[in-house]
Amino acid sequence: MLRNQQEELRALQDTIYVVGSKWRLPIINSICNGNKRFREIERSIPGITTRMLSRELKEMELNKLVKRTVYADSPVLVEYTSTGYCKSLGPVIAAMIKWGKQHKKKILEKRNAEETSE
Amino acid sequence: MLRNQQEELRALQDTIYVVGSKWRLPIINSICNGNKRFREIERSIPGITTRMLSRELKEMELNKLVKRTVYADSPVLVEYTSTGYCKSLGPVIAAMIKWGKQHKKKILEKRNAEETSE
DNA sequence: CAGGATCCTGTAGGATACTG
DNA sequence: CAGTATCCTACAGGATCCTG
Repeated sequence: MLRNQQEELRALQDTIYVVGSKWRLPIINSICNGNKRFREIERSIPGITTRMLSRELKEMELNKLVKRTVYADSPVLVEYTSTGYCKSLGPVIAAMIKWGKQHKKKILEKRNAEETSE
Repeated sequence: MLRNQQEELRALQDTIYVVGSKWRLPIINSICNGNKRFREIERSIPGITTRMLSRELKEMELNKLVKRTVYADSPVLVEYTSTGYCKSLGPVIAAMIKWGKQHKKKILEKRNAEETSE
């Protein structure tokens, strides 16, 4: 019973360890949405810098979260595609998007309530 | 269409903003599991320091993620309980626990495969 | 286009000790 | 028990410029 909770806690922390950076999940989401090129991914995530995107992609490639393919024509073409492993994070992302939307609604309602009461 | 993706990205980032720290989700999970007292929560999350737990709980109280109740007998008794808002993160946590378990299995399989091939 | 190289800063988070 | 107070630092992440 408690055994089980400890196990769940560790599973939770493992996941946090893998996806717990500011940009990791947004990048995965972007690639899962079909963005493939570096600049394309970059533009799809306002605020990210080339440095962070580069770093994240490199680490994600090592961890088999994305596949990097180079088509050595010139100009050089590079494509990042999601692996099955990456796609398996879909439910996590979906849950977070859903919560984020609810959250926003809640914030807006609260703001309205405050305005009308003042 | 793209409009929609931008909206989902923002929802995702909002959620990350709220739960994206090393301890936030483990704490929520602990409280949702019924832990109420400070030391109880602390003990349920190996590695966390009193300082971090204290800071997180304080901020979570401000954000209405937990309710803090003081029973002013002596010795003083304090209880933290989850709000509905807090509980609404259940699906996010569940998805992450599930992924973490799969992830562990994957790591173990990989390790075994490497051992047998060497 | 796809990044690498540098420089810089805040702050998340750790360690330790103390209090009512 | 339920925290607060200090001190400390590694590193995530930003800004900017550069290259093949």
